[in-house]
Amino acid sequence: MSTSKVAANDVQRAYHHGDLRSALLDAGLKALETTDIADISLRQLARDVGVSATAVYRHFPDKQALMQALAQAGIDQLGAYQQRAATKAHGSAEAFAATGRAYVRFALANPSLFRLTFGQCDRAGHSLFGENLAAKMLRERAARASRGDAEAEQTLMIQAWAVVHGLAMLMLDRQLPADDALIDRVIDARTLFGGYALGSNSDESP
Amino acid sequence: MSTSKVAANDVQRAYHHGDLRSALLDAGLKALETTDIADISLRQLARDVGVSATAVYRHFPDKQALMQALAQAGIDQLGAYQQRAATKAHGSAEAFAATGRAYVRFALANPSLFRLTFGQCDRAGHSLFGENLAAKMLRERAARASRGDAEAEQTLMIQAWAVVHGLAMLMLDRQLPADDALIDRVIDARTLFGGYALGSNSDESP
DNA sequence: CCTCTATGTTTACGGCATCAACATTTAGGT
DNA sequence: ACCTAAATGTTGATGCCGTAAACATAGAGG
Repeated sequence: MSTSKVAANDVQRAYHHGDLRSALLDAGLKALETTDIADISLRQLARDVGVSATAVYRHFPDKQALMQALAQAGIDQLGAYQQRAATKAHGSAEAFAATGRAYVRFALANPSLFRLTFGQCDRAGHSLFGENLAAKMLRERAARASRGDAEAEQTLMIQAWAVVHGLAMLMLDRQLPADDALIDRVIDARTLFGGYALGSNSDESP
Repeated sequence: MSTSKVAANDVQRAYHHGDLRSALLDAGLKALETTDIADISLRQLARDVGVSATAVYRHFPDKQALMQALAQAGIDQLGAYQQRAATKAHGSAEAFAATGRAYVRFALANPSLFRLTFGQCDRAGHSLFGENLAAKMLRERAARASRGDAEAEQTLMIQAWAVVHGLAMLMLDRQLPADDALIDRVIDARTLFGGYALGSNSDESP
């Protein structure tokens, strides 16, 4: 739950909501759990929260701004999810593969939110994801796997990201079965890139 | 241009259009060149073609059906584009990599159409892409690279598809720069999967 | 206590997908 | 050649949507 200024026992609707902005974001995240991204409507969110349609505009300049805020929440959740997965794994190569599998599983568990996350750019058209936790781990791991060669490093990083992102999208779009075992098989430290990117230069043995 | 039953010199609008279905699809494809997928409207297409808004419903049960028809056109175009790329390449490993690069370049050249293609499923929720030309080449090539082991074959095929699809989506969504040289670097027969999937078992030398 | 600002509300506009009822044109059977 | 039925278009209406303008209220700071 997000913060709310209204007392817990205050039942009837006050003229002022208390923390409408947070309430709208909560409602948005909840709606994204069950609703296709194109079917999210400001009016419905307002109804859910018990407020008039145009009240939204006191907190967001337009729908796009609300969606962008939801996308940011999605990025944060994804990062936390990956972090947890990495922590449970043993060894850095396994941890890296674990973040990849977590990326795909998060997408499958939160389809609309995941799509929103990667469909939104800031007003200048720049990625919201770039400074994400997972993005940082990705860069760090790629650097380790390709000491010295900066271009090879970038290439490996992008290949790794592309595999997990592609797998996630193809499963979300039903081009591939959303099969849990398949995720493990495709994102496997021992076989992906012939073990090159993940295993070769790492700090532990297979 | 698609077929049209109206005489070429017949200028004024007849009550019957002649071949409204094809005209709508043409207009849809043209609109997708410049318009975001969410901003395509039946009414606008009808206006473009010079027909009333509801005339569309004589040829498509609903908007979704029209979009699906456009998606099928996108699949066909993508397949043809990849086919041409493969033909120009020398050697089967290079040809395979060429289809991958073509996949990404097609996506960048036709963003809305590409998205539509992979966002649409048939009424039963099955992929429209499965029987595509490129999909077949992909299967065939993966089979060659992993003689015998059926599971490894499937894994390789999916990894290859995921890399190109992921790269395409990340570039479309501005998560990565839509850089032509970068595409070549990421999809390279000599480095991708450590050369395993593409070069090892192939029928020509590097 | 009084006013200013933040926050909500009502009303209204134009656009959308879609439905129902009506009009025209074309095709097929006699 | 006619007459009818099916195919194809049109008009009009419904109920959504995002958003703008004008108005209302509540709470904060002087």
